[in-house]
Amino acid sequence: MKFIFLRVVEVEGNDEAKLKECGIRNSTSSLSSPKQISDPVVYKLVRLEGDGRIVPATDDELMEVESLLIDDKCEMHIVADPGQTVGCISNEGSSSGIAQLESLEGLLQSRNKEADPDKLNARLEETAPSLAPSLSESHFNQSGSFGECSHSSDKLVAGGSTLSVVTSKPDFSKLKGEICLDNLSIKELHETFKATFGRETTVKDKQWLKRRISMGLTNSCDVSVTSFIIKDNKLVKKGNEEISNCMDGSYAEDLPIGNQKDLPTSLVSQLDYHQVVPEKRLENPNLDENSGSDDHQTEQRAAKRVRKPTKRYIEELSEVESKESNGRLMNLAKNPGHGLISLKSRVGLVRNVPLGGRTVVTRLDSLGGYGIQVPCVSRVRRSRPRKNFMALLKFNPSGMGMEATLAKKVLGDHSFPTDDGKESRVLKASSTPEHVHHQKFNPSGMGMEATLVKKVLGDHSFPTDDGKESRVLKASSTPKHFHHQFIGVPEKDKQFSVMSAIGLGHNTELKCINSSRDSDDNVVTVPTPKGGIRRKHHRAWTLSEVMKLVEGVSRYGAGRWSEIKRLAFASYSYRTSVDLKDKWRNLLKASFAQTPQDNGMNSRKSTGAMPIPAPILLKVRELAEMQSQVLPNLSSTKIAGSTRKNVHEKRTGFL
DNA sequence: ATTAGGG
DNA sequence: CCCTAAT
Repeated sequence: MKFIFLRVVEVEGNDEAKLKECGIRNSTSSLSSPKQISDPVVYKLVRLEGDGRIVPATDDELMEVESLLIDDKCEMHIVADPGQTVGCISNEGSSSGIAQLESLEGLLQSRNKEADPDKLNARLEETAPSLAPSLSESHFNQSGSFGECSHSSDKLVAGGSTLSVVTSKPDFSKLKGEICLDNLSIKELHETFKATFGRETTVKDKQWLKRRISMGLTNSCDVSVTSFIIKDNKLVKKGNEEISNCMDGSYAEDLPIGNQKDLPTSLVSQLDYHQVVPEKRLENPNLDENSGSDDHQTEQRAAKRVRKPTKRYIEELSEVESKESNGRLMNLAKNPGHGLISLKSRVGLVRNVPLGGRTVVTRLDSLGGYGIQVPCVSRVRRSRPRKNFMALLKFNPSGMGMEATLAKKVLGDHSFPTDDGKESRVLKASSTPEHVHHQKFNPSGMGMEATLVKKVLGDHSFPTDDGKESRVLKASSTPKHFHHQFIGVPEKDKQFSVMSAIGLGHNTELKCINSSRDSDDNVVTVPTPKGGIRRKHHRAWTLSEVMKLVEGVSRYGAGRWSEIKRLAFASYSYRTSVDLKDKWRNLLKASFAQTPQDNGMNSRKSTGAMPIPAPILLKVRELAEMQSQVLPNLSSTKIAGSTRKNVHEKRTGFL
């Protein structure tokens, strides 16, 4: 079984044929794309069939290969012979010449995770004589660089500076508050997974889970304010410089990083060639093929033929991506210099690949740090599509916010926008962010109006979709903030908003929106049977959020919630300062309740609630104690207030 | 406008 | 989470 990482370059017409004729059957040769369009670099894992065909690897295989590449026990080196190029590499299109040789190649000769490294190595040198020379150091830059931050689930931490993928065993100083995913049981991993992604998973592969989790954590963290970092499956605290370095540098696959001659080389092979879209497999990427195949084990047992990733798999990837896109935007704003790079290489993932009349959407997956391209449902916001839209409603001077409110209430608090002509008209007119922006400054006293409405309706039924928005109403937003919101929102959302607005008045549209909302996972509308029609949206705290919170408290001190909100949770539109406070309260409670002696409570406590990893709880307690004891030498005035509080908390916690 | 604390 | 009182 041979696997190859293809470097997917450009999509053109009949690549398949070209590929074959380029001699792909020679498993040890690599091809260089005639047309080299080096951004964004996409790698795709394929399986090399006996007859020379290239078949997209299934995700199972992907996992396998991943573990091969990553597993500590499997240190497979390919001796690099820098400075040499390989004859069999067709370099015709590689404008950059030797130094820029774009193809790096290697083989994976085993499908067994426990493969003996030495044997593997040996086999490689037998079977792949031209392999070693083909590994010029210039490639290693690349192979190293596409293991970006999320890859730190293994070794790669400092982006461009640490390129070792397979070897090097960092000596981890046992830092406080670290999370060692390795020590978690499957069940715990599942819980952590849920905490991280807010969703259950049935996958039972430890490695996969760990990688997913660490990836999710890393990606969802706002690096600029978070000092946690995943390292070798451990969550450790890091200096901020390293983090930003990681985020910024690691994506820069196009940046020359300098020679890495002496670095061990990973068993990654790249093969420049035009993207070959797997025949039938990707044709309908956004439909689940069969709903029962979610079970990971079943999948692995099933024939490993051409199988597209499962729906769940795809969604998870999409989710990670959408999550991280927010943070990345933020990052971009903060570090314009580097941001561009990361944006380029990581955001521009989705590509439309026209093929035989169909359009196939693919994306780069950062699985395990290796870019793998998988088909992807363009995540058309299954959830709460109209965050902006509601904002529009509320800030429209015409007072239609009220109308929408009423309508919504009447319709059972589920129906969305009314078919109010005025509404759609206005919205159509304001289809661009600029317009919207402008409109909300209309001095019509809208905020007051809305507030009144809310009061009238019982102070609970206001249709705000999102806690923040409603608060904004009360507290009259700041212009800057809103502007930022619109900028920060992915294009998709904008469009969706506009579309929704335009679609108003059509029952079909309405239905559509409603269903998409009801089926949504996080907007929980709870129509209280008795008294009123209130609804509640409980957004489960994800692990990364908790981490951020802890981080924020450690930085700014407990009690300075608005600060923490602003600085650490800027990208989370929900989560008000009050939320943070509440959460912290809970955390304190949990930390003090649990820590004393790992009571039976802990194990039995597998309620639906998110299990906060012990390390974090420890950290919480530490902070609580610290901040309650240590006199604030730093900024004297403000911390004093929080000190008092923490003393109190601590006491209650212990007694 | 924010924060603490109760429900 | 929501609300209110107190700063």
